[in-house]
Amino acid sequence: MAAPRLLLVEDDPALAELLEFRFRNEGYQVQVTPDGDEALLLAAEEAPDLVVLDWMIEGTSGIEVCRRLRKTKATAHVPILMLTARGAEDDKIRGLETGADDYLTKPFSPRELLARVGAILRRIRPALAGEMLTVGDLTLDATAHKVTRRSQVVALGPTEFRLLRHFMEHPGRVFSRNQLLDAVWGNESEIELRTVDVHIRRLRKGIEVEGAPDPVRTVRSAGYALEAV
Amino acid sequence: MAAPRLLLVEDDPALAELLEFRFRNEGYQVQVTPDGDEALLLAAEEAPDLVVLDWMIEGTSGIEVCRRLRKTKATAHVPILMLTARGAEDDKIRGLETGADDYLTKPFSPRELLARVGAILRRIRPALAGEMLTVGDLTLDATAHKVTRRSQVVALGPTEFRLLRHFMEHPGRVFSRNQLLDAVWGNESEIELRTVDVHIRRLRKGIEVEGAPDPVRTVRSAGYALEAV
DNA sequence: GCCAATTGTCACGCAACTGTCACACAAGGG
DNA sequence: CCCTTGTGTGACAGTTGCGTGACAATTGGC
Repeated sequence: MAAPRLLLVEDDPALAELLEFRFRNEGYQVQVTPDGDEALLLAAEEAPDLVVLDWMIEGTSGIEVCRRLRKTKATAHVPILMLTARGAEDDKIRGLETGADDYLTKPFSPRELLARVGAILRRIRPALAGEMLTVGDLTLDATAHKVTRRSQVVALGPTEFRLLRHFMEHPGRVFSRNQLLDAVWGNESEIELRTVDVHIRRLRKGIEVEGAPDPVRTVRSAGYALEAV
Repeated sequence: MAAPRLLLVEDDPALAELLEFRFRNEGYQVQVTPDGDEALLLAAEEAPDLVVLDWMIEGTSGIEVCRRLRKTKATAHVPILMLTARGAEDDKIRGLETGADDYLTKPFSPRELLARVGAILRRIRPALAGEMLTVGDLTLDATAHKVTRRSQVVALGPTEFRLLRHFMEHPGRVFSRNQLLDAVWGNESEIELRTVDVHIRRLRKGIEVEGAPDPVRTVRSAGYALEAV
């Protein structure tokens, strides 16, 4: 399956950056926002697997974010882990009553947070471990037949999917059209060489997202390669 | 067997609503009342499998409800889990003496409560705590042969049930028609591949409820997968 | 035995995908 | 600069794969 996707709601820039870094290193896809209202939007649009929510944030308060996440249909089931200040027992109580699934008291170690997040995700989605390929901002889950670019799912046809998988299994390497025909279409196919071009184009079109450069490199008179961007 | 039935006695509306929501999501049937006397009536009439009882409720006090539940023949053996305020050791002791089976100190996480309830049911009535699978808004009770979507029971034929169970045991994963035939029909079946399509359709039709998207994903030229929605 | 539910197949139609082409465009050599 | 070679692009018809409704055969309860 695709990498677990987190939404981190944290308005301390230093802490946010640190956590984002650690999470990414663990293979999560992370979105960060300091703002409660934006968090609600992101949660509804991106459907993250888990929300890490700081209690004290600007804009809409943590408790209100929590409540509204639960009330919105699209986000009603998202697990919420909240971060509270030390000793704020009241907040803790209200947080759990509002629907948070777990809490962590500051100061906490990133390691502990990672452990909690892992525990919650394992409980909610036991099948979070499929064979995953990652090249740059591209993620391909062979088991779930899903491709993700910059955290958003992209749609590919069957041939484009096989093509991309082959590229991702050998990132950076240049393949000639003949090699691609062998690998993707099968050894004894009688396909026109130029047909590869067309599918390369369809692949490019399929994985293009706003503001992301084309990771497919054309090597004139040699073939194509996938670059990590 | 039917889904486990809970009676929740809680007079804080917010907490009551939250817990009811969570319990239903786990496939329980829940009745809620803020009032002790009404709780006694409901317990006698509905014969729930377990009572979750807040200590501090309006009307008859928690301890009195507990005592009278035990005195009434119909409800003498119903397991009781009580919710106490932090540090009220006295209540805890008196509660257990009065016949409660377990207690939980506020603040508690909904997860913790769910875990306790599951534990009690497994201990008191092993048959009641069937293996439950949850994927998105779908809940499947293997032992009761019951499937719930968004808290409402849906009807499936035997084949559709096995099909759904197999999907729910591997959420997100794509299965080819052949794999599904092996897993759901048995290894040496001589069934047409396309027959799978028809049962997929029947499964889709079976689990469709108003306003909920289709969780069964078609992966062209590959097979089908169940998505957590 | 009878009725209702379930099951496996099939044929049809639509939507998505595929391979190919013609042409436009870019890159490099002389 | 022109010419050759190689690649991008849009369109198009043929093919494939899937959804759907219908139907007869089978099963299982009463």
